[in-house]
Amino acid sequence: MEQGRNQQHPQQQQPKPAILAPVGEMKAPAVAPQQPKPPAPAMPVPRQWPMAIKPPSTEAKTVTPKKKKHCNCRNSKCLKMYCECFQELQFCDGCNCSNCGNIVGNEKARNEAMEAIRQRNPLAFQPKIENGPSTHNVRKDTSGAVPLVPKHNKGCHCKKSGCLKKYCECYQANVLCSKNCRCMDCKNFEGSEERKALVQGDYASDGNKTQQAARVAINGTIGSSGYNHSPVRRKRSREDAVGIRINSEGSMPETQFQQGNHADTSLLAPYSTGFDGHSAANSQSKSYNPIYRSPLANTIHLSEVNDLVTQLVTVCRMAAATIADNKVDGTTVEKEFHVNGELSNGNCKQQQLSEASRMDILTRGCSDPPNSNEMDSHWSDTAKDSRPASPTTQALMCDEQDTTFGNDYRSSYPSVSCDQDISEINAAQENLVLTGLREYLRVIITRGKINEHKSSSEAAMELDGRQHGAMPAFAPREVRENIPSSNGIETPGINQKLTHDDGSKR
DNA sequence: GAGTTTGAAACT
DNA sequence: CAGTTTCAAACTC
Repeated sequence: MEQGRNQQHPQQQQPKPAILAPVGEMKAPAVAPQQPKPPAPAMPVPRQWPMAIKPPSTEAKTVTPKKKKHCNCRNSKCLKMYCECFQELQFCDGCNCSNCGNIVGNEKARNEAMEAIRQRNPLAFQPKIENGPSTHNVRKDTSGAVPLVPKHNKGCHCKKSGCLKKYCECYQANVLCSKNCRCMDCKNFEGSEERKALVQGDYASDGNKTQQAARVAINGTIGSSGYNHSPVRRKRSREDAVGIRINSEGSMPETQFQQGNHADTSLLAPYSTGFDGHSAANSQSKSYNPIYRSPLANTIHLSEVNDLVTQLVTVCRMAAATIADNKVDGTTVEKEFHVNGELSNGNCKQQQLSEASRMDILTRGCSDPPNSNEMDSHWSDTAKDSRPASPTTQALMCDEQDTTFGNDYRSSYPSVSCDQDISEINAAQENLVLTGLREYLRVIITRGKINEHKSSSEAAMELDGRQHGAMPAFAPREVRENIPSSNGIETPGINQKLTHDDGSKR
């Protein structure tokens, strides 16, 4: 009867080190049961922490490194991968599991279970965290070789945790998310502010602070990206209460450009700038750390997005004005068009508000993005779900809410009343907007390719044993970013708009 | 400590 | 391969 609840009677046992299963069986067919061995320098190193990388959990901070985990399995008999002990090829020992089959003396069933799992996935028992060929995972200093950063073999698939909670296997193993991951809203990359905040929280050695930091890092920054619109919405009683909040900076969440697009951790992003192009660059100037970033990192900037939005709206209006100009007496149109804020039509007013806000963004630049409240107030009357959206989304919303720009102009320019004219205007607007958007997307794609290529080649170069200076020999930004235009991609309008105050194209 | 949330594993 | 269910750990209250 008392098959469950730890036949080991843990209470009566001295705490023992984890009992590791025969290690040599990793790829071999299940062999005859062996006596459990004392802890060996086994292959499956459970939850190993890369050298010099700080374990995220408070537990790991205060506990002897070899402390075994104690599972609490109830239904799996500890013979499935759900069980951490089993997963790590350890026998349960001192666990609180029920009906445990992962015990000495039950090797037959255990091996059968392992075999079944191996049949499904031969690599199932492979250590999840794979270190690079070098045993030294951390760059010693700026002159070191490219660190072979440990990474998760399978990668995580996190959706909500931002990969900053222990739900995330990568985070739990204290490795950065890599290209193996298919996570959403990932914030577990080098240079991530949220991750930094968490690390600092850990250093504060204050559990509450750590948790608070995690909450802030995750909740405060999960933007209107991926998950929010993901069709994969699991039923959650309080799902909506969680609310997806916009990044407090009101910027488009950078992770929008990272989802499903992880770069290899072992690659070094030339510039670790985040979306805003500030933070990570600063951090890198202090220490040259291994960086995993999307090839598009540092490619799309807030100001560019704002530029694009403004550009599209402007193009739209100009198209309408031009066409109307051709049809009607142009003077009225021009006049009306320049009376900013005078148009009384509701939709138009809304649009102008939006545009005014965007212009505001532009004038402030990315260093001072509008906060979400500000943005909310501007769009609050139309944002019925009160969920803030990225500037791009807002631009699209603006477009949709207007139904047709033509309607605006129908009222603004009474003389343009013919439906045919309106649809002409709409068609022209649509054409221009889509063209502009297409060009912009082309630029982004090209940049991504270039950055990716550059990253990999640079990483390869570094691997060849290079480095003299404290900083990597990455090409100057200007050089790197001039490439798109020299690549035969002509994006006159948008490209122009993508030129920044400092004159550098990004 | 109970209940909820989360994501891996298992299943279909 | 994608969607769903099961499971146990992590997390919240």
